[in-house]
Amino acid sequence: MDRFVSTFTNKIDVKGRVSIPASFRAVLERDGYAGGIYCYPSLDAPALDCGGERLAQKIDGLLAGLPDYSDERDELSVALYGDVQVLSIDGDGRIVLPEGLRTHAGLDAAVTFVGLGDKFQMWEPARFEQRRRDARDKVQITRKLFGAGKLPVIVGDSDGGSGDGGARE
Amino acid sequence: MDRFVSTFTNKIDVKGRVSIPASFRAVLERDGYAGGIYCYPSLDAPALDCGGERLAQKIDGLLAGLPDYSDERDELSVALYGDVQVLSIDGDGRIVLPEGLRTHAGLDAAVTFVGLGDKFQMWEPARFEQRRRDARDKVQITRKLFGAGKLPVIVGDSDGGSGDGGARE
DNA sequence: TAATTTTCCATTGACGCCCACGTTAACCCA
DNA sequence: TGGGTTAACGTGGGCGTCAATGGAAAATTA
Repeated sequence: MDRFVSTFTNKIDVKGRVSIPASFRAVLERDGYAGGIYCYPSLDAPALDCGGERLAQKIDGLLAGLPDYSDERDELSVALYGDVQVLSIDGDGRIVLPEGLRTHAGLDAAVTFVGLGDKFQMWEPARFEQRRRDARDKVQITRKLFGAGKLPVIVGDSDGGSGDGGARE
Repeated sequence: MDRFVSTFTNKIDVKGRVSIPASFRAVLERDGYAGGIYCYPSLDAPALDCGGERLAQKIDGLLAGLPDYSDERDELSVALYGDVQVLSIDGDGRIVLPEGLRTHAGLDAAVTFVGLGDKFQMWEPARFEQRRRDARDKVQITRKLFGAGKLPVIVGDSDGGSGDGGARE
């Protein structure tokens, strides 16, 4: 497994810690784990985008194309790096959420982790439910476009048939 | 870690001292620490650009590309070197901000350190907030770069019907 | 000597690290 | 196939270390 898939919901404890789903951690480690995850506010949603080295390199890659010390680069750098925080993962696979990020996503008592392939998002559970409901409609459209009924996405889930799969964490 | 990443905010005390974030210090040491950091007013922002040896060499590299004694080179030299200060780091990882630099960046009670890869910037916290908001408004640009905004996302929910998966609690 | 800067020391609060518990899912064997 | 066992994960809490900060002492300059 080398992609973030499925969704999980974990609690935030009194110290502000949250466990990262074990399967996500596995992906991060294979991704060249450098001691922490990269995390920034999602641009179009009350959520946080997170990823490992691959995500960081993506950002660097964007800047690499621009000449050093150009105004353009400086501006873009701030835009891209400015929001990014590196959250270190402790021995038990947990991170602590800084105040700024928490408020952006409205995180309070729990976090829903949503796998998005090469990155994942962190949502306030209720908001994610809402969002998912809204999206259900759009799925119909997507399905039509891809050809009916397959929902290909799911493929990555290894325990496929076992009844209802999903959270086998 | 060998690059400046993440953002931190530290206080300026009555003597004008500020702690440099520990992780930045670690980068500086690896970068061939020469007793101080290079620091100069950002050309296009009310902030300060800072870095270690690597930054200094990069500046040299830019000048090397220009013919000696050309007007262009002289101008650039002044622009780049003219305002550069070398700030020494004390035993506790702190620097003292000279008056000139402080006024350029409007630094008063606290400093926000913004990691930009091979250098970092120092901002007055409120101004940086402002800047970040502005950058966020240019969503189209950033979105295009990150490839966000598609929202195929939700489809990935593998446990289809089974309640909502995850949250075993 | 007065003023300013630099070095050294003390405090405290956050963070990383460790362990212990309960629950759940996977595994094994009858 | 079902029940018992085992391992893995999420969760809570305690403790030690280190970074950030404030202040005092020493040193440098005017």
